[in-house]
Amino acid sequence: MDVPGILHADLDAFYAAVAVLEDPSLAGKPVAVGGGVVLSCTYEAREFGVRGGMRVVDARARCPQLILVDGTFDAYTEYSRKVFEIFTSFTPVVEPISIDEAFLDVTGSIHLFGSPEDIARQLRSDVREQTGLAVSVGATTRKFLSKIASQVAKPDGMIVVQPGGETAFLHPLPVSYLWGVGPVTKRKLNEFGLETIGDIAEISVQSLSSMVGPGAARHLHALANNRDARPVEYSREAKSVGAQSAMRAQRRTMEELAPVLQLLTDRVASRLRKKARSARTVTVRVRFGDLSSVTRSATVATPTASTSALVHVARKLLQKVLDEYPKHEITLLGIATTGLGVDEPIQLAFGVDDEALGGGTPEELEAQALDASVDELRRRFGRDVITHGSDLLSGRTDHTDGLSDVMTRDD
DNA sequence: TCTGGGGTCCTAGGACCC
DNA sequence: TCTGGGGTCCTAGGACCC
Repeated sequence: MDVPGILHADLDAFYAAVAVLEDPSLAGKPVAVGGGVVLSCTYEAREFGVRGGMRVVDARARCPQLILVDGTFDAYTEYSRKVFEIFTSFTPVVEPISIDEAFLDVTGSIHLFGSPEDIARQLRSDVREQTGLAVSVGATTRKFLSKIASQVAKPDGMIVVQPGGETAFLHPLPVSYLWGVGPVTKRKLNEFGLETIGDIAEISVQSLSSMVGPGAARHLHALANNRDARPVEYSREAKSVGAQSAMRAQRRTMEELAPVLQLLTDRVASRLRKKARSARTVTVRVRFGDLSSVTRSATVATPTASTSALVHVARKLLQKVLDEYPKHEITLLGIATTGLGVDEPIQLAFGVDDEALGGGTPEELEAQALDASVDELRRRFGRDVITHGSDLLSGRTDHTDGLSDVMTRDD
């Protein structure tokens, strides 16, 4: 490729920026979005050392005048939608990474909109004008390199690395800029004296392999030498769907945990149905007081998106964990589903006509109705049915034994 | 420094089949 | 019946990313 046609576009401090747009009086102030932890914060807050992922109490210690605002997920979704609309006005080849980040392949758009550099500039200005948000852009010949370039360009900047200039840009950067180098790998590399990406590029894969293992070694060595053939993919199906809920450290019984498991499973099943997918493998994860965690999984023969079927499997797995770790305090319960297949769309909404449920015996219909999502129940009852797994444990709802009680309570 | 929720990918061992 | 090789599927854990 002879043009830097792969763009990585990344909105700056997205949640915090939206909060400021929604309340202009916050402009120029240190603002953080989050509850227990900081999800996002303005650059004014970062000057005080506040960072995403930090506990709110720690953030306040560093910045007493920090303004904390609640997240408004609807607003994020709306802004994100607008931004992605702008992305797709430049190229159909857009690969979303998250709500605020995407790769764009603009090599096919050059004859329409000019060089990648021109496109990046126009894209940044369109996003700014139409949404008020700042987006940083990296433009290079490789996916991973564009991602790095956009990070270096932040805040509110763009970096274009022309073909031939990749090594000069890449090699002086610290190893932690590489995709796949987290705290553990960084520590290992540093212990062997590897500080920059150039250091990784120069040593052999064999040496690297003895530090981080063969898989990571091949991966990191390739990236450090600017090898990354991955194309921008514009339609990727999710490979797993999960939900989890943290809780105060405490020994808990199956009776206490069952409603939480039910809620989480219902959330997962409902999202599966919304995507018209079904799952074969159910994984239950439990985190203990010492932050260690275990998973237990099981695979069923037939893919399913039914809450009751998934709960049935999940309960057995949870029981297994409770039996194996009878004394541990539990701080998190999670469920994930993998082995996703594509489903025929199913209508299992609570309250719809029996015909829409696909018919069957009264028992079957009831079982299907019980698979209605919490969303559906909310819609139907117009009440705050359940908000969070921890509510169940703290007794803030009178919900005690799974979904059926929710229905009887409010009916 | 271990606090939240939603994900991806990799490794490794065991069971099972041919 | 055992030994060898190859492949697939399942389970469990770990590192990393946003």
